[in-house]
Amino acid sequence: MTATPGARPVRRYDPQRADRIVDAALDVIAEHGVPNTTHRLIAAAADVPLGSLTYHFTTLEELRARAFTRHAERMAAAYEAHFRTVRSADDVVEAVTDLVHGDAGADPHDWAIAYELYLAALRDPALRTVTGSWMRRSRRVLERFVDPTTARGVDALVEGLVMHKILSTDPVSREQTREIVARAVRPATPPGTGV
Amino acid sequence: MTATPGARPVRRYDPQRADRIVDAALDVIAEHGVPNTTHRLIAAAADVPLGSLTYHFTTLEELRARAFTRHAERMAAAYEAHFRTVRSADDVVEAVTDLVHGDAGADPHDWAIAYELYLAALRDPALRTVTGSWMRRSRRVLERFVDPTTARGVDALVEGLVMHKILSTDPVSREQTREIVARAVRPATPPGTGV
DNA sequence: CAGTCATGTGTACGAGCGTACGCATACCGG
DNA sequence: CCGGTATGCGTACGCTCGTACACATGACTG
Repeated sequence: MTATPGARPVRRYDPQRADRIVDAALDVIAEHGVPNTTHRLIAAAADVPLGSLTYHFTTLEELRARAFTRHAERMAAAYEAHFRTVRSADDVVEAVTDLVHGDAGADPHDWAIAYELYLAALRDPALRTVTGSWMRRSRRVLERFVDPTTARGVDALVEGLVMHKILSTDPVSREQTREIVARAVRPATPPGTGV
Repeated sequence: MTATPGARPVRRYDPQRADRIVDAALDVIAEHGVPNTTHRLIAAAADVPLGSLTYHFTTLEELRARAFTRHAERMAAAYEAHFRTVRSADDVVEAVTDLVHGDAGADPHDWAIAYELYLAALRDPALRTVTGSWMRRSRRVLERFVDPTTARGVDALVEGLVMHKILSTDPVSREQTREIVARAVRPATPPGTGV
């Protein structure tokens, strides 16, 4: 009977601990923001002792980077999955509208982390590669349905709409969003077409 | 001979000091980000002693809020000024393109502060009023030329385009931006018009 | 089944932080 | 001309942070 006292089960052997710590770090970033993301808060969130963090990750900066990388990976995967059922350019409008209004698997929690990442990447070139590959992936998805320039525009539009949605006091209706998106998706005036 | 030593001119009587501190705070936020914006850094940037900050601003949080408020005010004013010469909806496309590509008085420095503000506002409702009134002002400017829904879309688009422009490794060309903006500005398919 | 060593844990330390506060200074109303 | 007081200044305090490190433990190899 080695596990007698009600104190602690002596949590030894925890192979996925590093993973759990990374997820906990994401939770803390989402809830408290990068400035308040400390070793101690993360440790509490992951329910591991403080020393465990410095054991698995040499520095806090490294841990943050891993967390952001994982989040970007997940977001990109969700993005791709969301567009897997889309067939025509018309469906794109609806799919993008879903995206903005949180009906595609990404909630405010996720977007908060995303914006924390953006801001961090503004000053850390290493993180720039993370945001870069994420943006490239999402653009590539859109390019299956629309031309590259339109893809860029729609991608940026989503970013802006979500940000405004989160910050705005008077929110945009789904109807409005659909109309805005439709305008962006509609192909450019093709030089020789029409007349 | 009271001002003998070459050490310091005994900088007494500095009526605009509070103002200067706020501007210094903005510089520090832009360069180092909110997490690293400390009393000591700001004091050094403003070339005032540390104690001067706590004298003029009871708390660091208050100083940050004042700085953000001033910045939002300036950005909104610049926005309005930039559109003062615009006459038709066609000019809007060019004006917005200028905005995105930094030819309208707002440089990466300014945008960095803006995004710091956005993120801070995400967690501080008090700052939400600052971002809210800023967004409202910019939208109202656009509404002089386009319908409200379009204004919302363009406003969000600018946000997203600038962010992508700052973070992206392969930048968007001015040409591309103009095309994207043009698509957003073009009025929606009017349901009952034309016939 | 015994020894090794990767893994897990608690504590301590130096640095930098926000803020408080006592003293110095010069402007200003009388 | 002189005191009162708003303003300017330097320093110190308590706290939290990231990180280091000595010790404990149990899974795995041979």
